Amino acid sequence: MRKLDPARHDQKRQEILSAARRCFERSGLKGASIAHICKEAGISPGHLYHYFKSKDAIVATLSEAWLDNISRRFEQLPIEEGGVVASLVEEISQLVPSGPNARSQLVFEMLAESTRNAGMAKLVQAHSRRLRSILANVLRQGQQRGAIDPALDPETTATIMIAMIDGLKALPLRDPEADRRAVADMLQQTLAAMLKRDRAEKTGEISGRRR
Amino acid sequence: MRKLDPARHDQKRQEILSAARRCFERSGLKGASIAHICKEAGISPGHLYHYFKSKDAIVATLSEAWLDNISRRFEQLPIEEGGVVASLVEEISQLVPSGPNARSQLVFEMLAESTRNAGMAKLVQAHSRRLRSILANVLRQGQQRGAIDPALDPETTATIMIAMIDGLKALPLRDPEADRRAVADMLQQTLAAMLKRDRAEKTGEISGRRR
Amino acid sequence: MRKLDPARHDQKRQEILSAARRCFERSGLKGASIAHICKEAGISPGHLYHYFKSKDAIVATLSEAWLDNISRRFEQLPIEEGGVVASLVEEISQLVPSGPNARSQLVFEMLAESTRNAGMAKLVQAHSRRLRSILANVLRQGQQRGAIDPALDPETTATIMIAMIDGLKALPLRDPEADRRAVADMLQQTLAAMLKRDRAEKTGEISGRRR
Amino acid sequence: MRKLDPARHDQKRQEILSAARRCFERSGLKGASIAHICKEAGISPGHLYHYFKSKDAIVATLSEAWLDNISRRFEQLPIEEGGVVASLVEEISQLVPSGPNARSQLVFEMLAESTRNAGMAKLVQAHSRRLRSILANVLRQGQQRGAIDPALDPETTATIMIAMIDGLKALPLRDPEADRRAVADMLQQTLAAMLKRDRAEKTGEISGRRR
DNA sequence: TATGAATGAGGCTTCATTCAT
DNA sequence: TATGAATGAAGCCTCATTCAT
Repeated sequence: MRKLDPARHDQKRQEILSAARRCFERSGLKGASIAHICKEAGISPGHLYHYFKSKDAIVATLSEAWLDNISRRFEQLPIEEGGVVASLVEEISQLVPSGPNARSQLVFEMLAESTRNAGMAKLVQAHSRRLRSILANVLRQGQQRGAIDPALDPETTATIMIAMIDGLKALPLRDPEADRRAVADMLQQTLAAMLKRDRAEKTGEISGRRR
Repeated sequence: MRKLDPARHDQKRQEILSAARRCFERSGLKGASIAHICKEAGISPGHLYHYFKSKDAIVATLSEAWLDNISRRFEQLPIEEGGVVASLVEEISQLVPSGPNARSQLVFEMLAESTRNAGMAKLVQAHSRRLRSILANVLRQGQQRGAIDPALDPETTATIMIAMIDGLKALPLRDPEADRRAVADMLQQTLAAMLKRDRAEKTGEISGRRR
Repeated sequence: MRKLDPARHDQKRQEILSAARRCFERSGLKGASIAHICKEAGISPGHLYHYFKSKDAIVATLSEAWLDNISRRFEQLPIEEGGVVASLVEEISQLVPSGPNARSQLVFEMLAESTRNAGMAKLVQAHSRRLRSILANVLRQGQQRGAIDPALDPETTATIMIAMIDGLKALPLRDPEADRRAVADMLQQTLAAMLKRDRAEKTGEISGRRR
Repeated sequence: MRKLDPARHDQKRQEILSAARRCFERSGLKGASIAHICKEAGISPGHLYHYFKSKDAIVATLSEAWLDNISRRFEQLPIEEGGVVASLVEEISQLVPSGPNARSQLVFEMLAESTRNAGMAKLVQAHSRRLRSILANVLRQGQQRGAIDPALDPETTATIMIAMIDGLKALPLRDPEADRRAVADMLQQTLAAMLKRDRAEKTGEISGRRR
């Protein structure tokens, strides 16, 4: 009965979430147990349920925070004059994970979980919409500035960029020894080529255009 | 009376694998229990262990078969005159999954599992090497025929293509309503642009070149 | 509200151990299941694991306590003037078990288990060393007082005494109808003769002497 | 439908028993499974049940054979003139086991099992009676020849000797590093002193005498 | 005689969650 | 707010045994 300080409550929540994240990264969404999380957080199992009503709630909260964080990074993309392509490309390139990145695997688990868990599906799809919207906006602004091929459909292009981002997360799992520098460089080129103004003139593409 | 048909044994194994696959697709690698699989296969829990020594063995066998199947599809790519790019591009485009494709999610679970399970890691990495090698070979042949930019490093290019393949699997989970046709078309263009012979002349790329 | 009595925890542990002991005595180390123990202790299977991390841990704890108890009994042997032989002999005689002594059988199971279980082997051997050391000390003091043949090697003699103790535990299993009184009496004589001061003069023994 | 040769049948039985013995020595009476035994014997589980109606039957048969073998060894004790004591003592001394004698542990398991298993109890007790009878007979003959103290009760003496035999089997489990030579020597002396003709004159024993 | 497919109960252990304090 | 006692279902796996061939 010390303090009912709501700020304190929130801080504890964050601590638990942080412990949970470490556990999930270590053992997976199903592999990490409430007991593990409690030990990591230094609290008792009973106490944890004062902050979260179920394990699923923890997973959901954490997933939301995680996805939100990704979105925010793209939201803060500088869209300066002439640099739209460059900064976008740069941002994606930096995603080429370094090391047996424990964080990326969680996204794969979220994606898989979204197949069976309606709540997770909602979360994942909302995030995807938001992310696509952010990227599409950046693309649109680039098109207005003439830096990006105006024939591209921003939504479709954004969708493909997201696919690339996802796929790159598998890289360190598929090939821990990969030359990430080479991949990053080539990725930059590919993206640049894809977005490039004059690309349209060179290929007789049929679709992917603004509808 | 002697040999009770070793083929019979193998067939039962396949039946169990098939049942397991359905369960895994439905509930995930961890979510599907031995009991579920046995019920689906119509056998008793004890009996399953005449065919597989552990759940992990089932997962491994299934994963291997699954990954092997993917590799084989790419191995059989027709590399006819002038169609290297086209057939490769076509093949990848067809991967854009249709419907809440339960199969793709398993790949994500395998990737995540490979973080914690040495056996799975070995499997995933071997598959990745093989797939990259197959794709790189196709690319090399295309380069010899002059259909593909000779400045591209086949291995790096293959790595990026695999990332795209992976990323596309997330598409129906991220956006079940996506216009797959549009995505497939744009993807084709992007790939074509990436591989195109004269691409190099147009962009001042720095790396990703043949080492 | 803080500490919910660590003594309470310990008491419960003891209760569980006690229930486990009864089960082991009834059904043997392997024959008694966790379910049996839980039922006997009046707790749920899951709860048992708050107190012991495995069945083996229960067995080990119980074995240790059991062996420890035996050692302590010998440690407390009164070594008064002139009574060394008598009290030692008396103590051993009392070991001739009475009734289908369920406790003794457990020692046999521990001994057998020590063949396959490294932890049990360690326990058994440590106990044996301790017990031998205790007995050897008593013997040495007896030798200093002139009550025990100084030519005897205390360690070897102790080893043989332990063998006798072990062997006597089999008596009620081998012959539930045995005249224990007669056996105890004769045992006393045999031990007395073995330890007796002037024994050496009567037999042309070759070894077993102080090294 | 080849041969119903009963000799062949018996040989197979022996092979299975032999395999079972190895398994039991390795893993214990409960630890060794029918599957293990079948693998060791190179036969199928179903086939085993043509030779033995249950695992218990195998255990019983094996135990009987084992105990029988011990009895036979003592039955064949040479009772030559003047050597009764010597040969008896020698025989027992040789029992001091050498090495982590896997065989002895089984006797302990049989003894423990006899507490819960009526069949085993019968077996063990019958064996004990027989062994005691054999030893008592040897002792009686020694008494007739004047080599053994006539005041000793042969049955009680035999009982104590059996206890010693049992106890010695624990020696290598209790102390794998023990100096077996010293133990054997001292044991010889102790037994000799116990049986010796003139022993009675030296100690004022009260019991253990012929009733 | 011989196989190995098949069973289902039961082994130990872990789990998410609730409750009394 | 905080603990940890307590639950019981469910997890994976092994077992002795039986049956069809």
